Amino acid sequence: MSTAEDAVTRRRGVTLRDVARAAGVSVATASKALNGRDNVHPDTRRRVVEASERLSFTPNSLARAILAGQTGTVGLLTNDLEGRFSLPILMGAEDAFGAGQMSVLLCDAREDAIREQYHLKALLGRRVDGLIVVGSSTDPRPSLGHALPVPAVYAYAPSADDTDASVVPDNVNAGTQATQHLLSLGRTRVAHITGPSTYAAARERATGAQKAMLDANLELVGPVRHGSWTETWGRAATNSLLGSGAEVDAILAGSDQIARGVLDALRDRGVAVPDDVAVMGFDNWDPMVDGAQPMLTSVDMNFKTIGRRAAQRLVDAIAGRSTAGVEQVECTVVVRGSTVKGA
Amino acid sequence: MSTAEDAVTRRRGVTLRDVARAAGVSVATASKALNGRDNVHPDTRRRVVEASERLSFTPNSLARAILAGQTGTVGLLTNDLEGRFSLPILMGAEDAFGAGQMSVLLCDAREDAIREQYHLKALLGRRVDGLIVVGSSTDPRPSLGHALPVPAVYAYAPSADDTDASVVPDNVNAGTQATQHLLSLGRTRVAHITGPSTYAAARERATGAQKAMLDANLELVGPVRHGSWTETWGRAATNSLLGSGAEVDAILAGSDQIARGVLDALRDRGVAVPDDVAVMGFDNWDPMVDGAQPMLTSVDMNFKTIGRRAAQRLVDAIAGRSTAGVEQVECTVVVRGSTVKGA
DNA sequence: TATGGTACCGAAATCGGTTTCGGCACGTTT
DNA sequence: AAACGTGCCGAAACCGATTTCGGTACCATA
Repeated sequence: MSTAEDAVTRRRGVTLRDVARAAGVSVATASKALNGRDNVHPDTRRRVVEASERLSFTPNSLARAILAGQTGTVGLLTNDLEGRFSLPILMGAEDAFGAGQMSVLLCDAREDAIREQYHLKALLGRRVDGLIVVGSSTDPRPSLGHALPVPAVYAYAPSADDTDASVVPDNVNAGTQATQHLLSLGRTRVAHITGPSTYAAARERATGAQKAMLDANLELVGPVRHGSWTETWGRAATNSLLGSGAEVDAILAGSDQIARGVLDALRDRGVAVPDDVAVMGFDNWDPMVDGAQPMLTSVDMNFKTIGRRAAQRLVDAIAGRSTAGVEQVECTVVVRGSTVKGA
Repeated sequence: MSTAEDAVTRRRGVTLRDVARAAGVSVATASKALNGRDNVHPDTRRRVVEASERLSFTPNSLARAILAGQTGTVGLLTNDLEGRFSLPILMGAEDAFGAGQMSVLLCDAREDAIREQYHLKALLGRRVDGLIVVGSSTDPRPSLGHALPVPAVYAYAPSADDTDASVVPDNVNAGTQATQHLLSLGRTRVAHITGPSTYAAARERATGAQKAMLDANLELVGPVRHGSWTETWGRAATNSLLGSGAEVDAILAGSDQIARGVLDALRDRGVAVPDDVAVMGFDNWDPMVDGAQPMLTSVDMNFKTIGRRAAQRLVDAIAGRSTAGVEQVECTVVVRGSTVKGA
């Protein structure tokens, strides 16, 4: 008895050995009893379970993992924890894994290849069963290679190697869907103000928008206006657009922040939204869309779904059902007052 | 030779045994060679290191951990991954730990006590060396108790048990500092529009503001206006404030979002900022403050520092240097155009 | 040549579990 | 009464690393 109680004070926590001793059985039997194995007498099992609870025994997963060769942990290697894209993806993944028994080891490489290698090494040393790599933009990123001892899934930023598994938002289609929403409202003179052309997301959404216009035998008003992902740029671009005398009845902004700037500039110029000009953005970022006046129609890129899908594919890959290739997650247009009055 | 190469295909990765065999030494010697222990001949060491690199050996930290009784991992138990407070804290912690060798196991309990217990159990099973518990608001939260086998530090939301270790923002002082900034600009008629009175953060900042006014032999204009943490509330409250005929030369908003609403309403009413009325918020949330027109003066609560401090205290506690009690992290006033013209 | 000292190496124990396999005890069949 | 089957339990091997401790080889000294 006393030995069992001593275990607590003995720093090193309660072990199976302590439980076995307290129950008067061998460690082998204790193990079988607690794991529901066969060939254990009900009475014996009860004694063991009771002892385990009395000592509040927590099995050491490390010991189990070292035997099984599986740790039940995955590494999540992000490059942009700060940005607001990593987080929902992280949540989706944590969500999908949490339902099972997977735990998530988090690392932030902060866009630094050295740090990434360092963290990768640490994660592999901890024998993670798999890896999710989250990029900071939708531009392809270098592959970690195929020499990894565990499967990897790339989220948001696809791997440059398309035999890797990647899960990304479908930005082209997002651009198309957004534009089609505007067209469905009878708008025909659509301008597009968006982020830097160095961002794949900006280019792809623009491509999707142009495609939708072409399909309707129309064209965007003026060139696509590339700038920064900021309200300031939204304001500036809108002023320059309207100042040039262009006639528009809709402005498609490349992000919610840009859209806020657009709304701001339109209000300053006395243009009514959505009556004169409809406005919409991308990201469906709560604080931005809800605070806008009128509330902002936006395209939700479903980041959480990206995280969930990445997690699911990783779990499949760990189970031996690997799937290569890029998977695109579809977006959702969320209609609000800036395109449909009173919506 | 062939046996070493086989290890790779043998699923289970390369082990120290493989390295030892490849180098023609025993595992004991291999271990000593790789860990820089004494009594290893330089030539032998070289052979081992070379073999280790050739086989790209990654030591299994689990095996090491099971011996040492320390895993080099900490659990980060958050309740509000979605909110924008958890993230910077997380980053700060990840940052502080990453510098050492600590890895972070992330769990999101989503404000659910059952899930929290579940995750706690999982983390303890993984033998984390310590815990950081992040709350979703600054209101005290129930302690995990003192029966834990590892130290815990509470961040953002302090533990209700003040013999636990907590790191929180100093909201009272933040309210004071903000108000003093306004007073230092010669403003005397300050109104305060903030979030729900159910939030400790809202109450404490208000207390700090009132204290600063009292110290200057002044009083806030009207009662503290509690509402939601939204732009909409900021607009509504501002309109009601000015509509009541109250004369103000400064509005202290409880958050950047509320401040944006305040700015919006003021512009609609033709009130010049900062000439007629100075405006400031809390949180110093980049997309909000930079997009505002004029740019918004705000109080940075230094969440990253909170995360870093929590991590440091946890590391200390793990090393046996426990420190109980609540530690308050000071804020920083960031001055921009909404209070000082051209700043 | 015998002895002492030193440098280096390896067998074995250890950590905390899981699993295999051998064995004991008891009950049933012929 | 002997042979057999079955249910239950425990000794021991194992996973991959670390560390202790005993031993070997070699050189220097008496």
